[in-house]
Amino acid sequence: MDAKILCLAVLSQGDASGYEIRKAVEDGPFGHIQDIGYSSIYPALSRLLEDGLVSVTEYAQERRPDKKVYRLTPDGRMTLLGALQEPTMPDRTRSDFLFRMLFADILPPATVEGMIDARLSEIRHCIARMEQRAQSGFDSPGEEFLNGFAMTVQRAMADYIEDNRYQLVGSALLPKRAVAE
Amino acid sequence: MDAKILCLAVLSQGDASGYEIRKAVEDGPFGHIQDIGYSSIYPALSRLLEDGLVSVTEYAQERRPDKKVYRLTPDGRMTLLGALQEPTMPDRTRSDFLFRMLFADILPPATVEGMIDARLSEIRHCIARMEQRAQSGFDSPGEEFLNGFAMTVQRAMADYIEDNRYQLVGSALLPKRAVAE
DNA sequence: GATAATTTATATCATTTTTATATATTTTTT
DNA sequence: AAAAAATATATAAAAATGATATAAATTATC
Repeated sequence: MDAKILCLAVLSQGDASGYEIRKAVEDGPFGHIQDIGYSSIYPALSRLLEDGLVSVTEYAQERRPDKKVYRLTPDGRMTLLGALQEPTMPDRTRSDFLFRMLFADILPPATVEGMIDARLSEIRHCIARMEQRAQSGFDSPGEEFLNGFAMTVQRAMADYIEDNRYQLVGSALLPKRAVAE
Repeated sequence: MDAKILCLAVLSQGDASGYEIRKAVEDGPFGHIQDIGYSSIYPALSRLLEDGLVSVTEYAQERRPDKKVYRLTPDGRMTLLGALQEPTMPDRTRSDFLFRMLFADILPPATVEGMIDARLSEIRHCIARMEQRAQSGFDSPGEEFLNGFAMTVQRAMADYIEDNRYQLVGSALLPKRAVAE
């Protein structure tokens, strides 16, 4: 259900092929808050086509699979608009990193250190991308809001990790409970 | 694969039934970063049992389904420890709320307002729960780290939304482009 | 005190999503 | 010149999710 709406959302900003939808989600503003793979996109597009929510034009290409460019129909636009007004489900985060940090005291300190550094550089990379995007301007107020939101949150994350990592790695270096010696 | 590791993780903190695993994830520290439903838990437990990573004791209960309490085996504990040291996948957020905010300029202002208020109260509720937990102390340094992390991040979110909501609702109240009149 | 709602407890089914794989050419990087 | 990445669609198998079924005890509300 979600993959279909996400496809409609991307198509609302312009015609695209399945491949281009993927790219748009990955490195466009949707990327921060949604994920999608080809194996969700292609079935979703087939279904949307069946339901008359998108139309398709095939461009024959030499020695490549035909490029199928999809376009939102009026019905599709209405469906999207309707879906956007349905009540939202609570946000959720899935973090392998934090999951592991919960067990920091039973993991090798070097492993914990490595994970923290990896996560920090991931966050910094992400922030850099958003700063760049901020300079090229936004297509909508929502995009600007989202970019600012993500930057703020990511910075808060990085700061917290930097300020509190000693709690974790310190805990791994020392025995959990004082042992009489 | 993930549901199994999550079950092992919960069981590493004490024996539990499927039902109790669900509860532990939902309102324990895992809740911030993982989700799991019964339809993932029960198959996962069956599989873990097959693989010898957990053992089970059935407690017959009058007029209720037997309660099956699962316990980590030494093999299970090693598997968990191994899984925790595997490289982490990038964190990801799925936000219905932010997705809708991307389209704030084409949604009715009242709808946008409502969504923002709903999200803010959700966040505040979440922060309150974490503050409470902070007072009752933590079982591990990881838990304390995670709780602090989540509080910091949620506060940053709430602050950003409060400070910037006018960008969205303002944009919905006024026409996107100045129209000559 | 009676009724309604929630909690306890397990489980399956249908749908959706994800991960991995297949194929094949062009463009870019090294 | 060779290797890697981008372009482009698609499917199969595995896993996760949401909905539903069942049933009684406990708690909350009127």
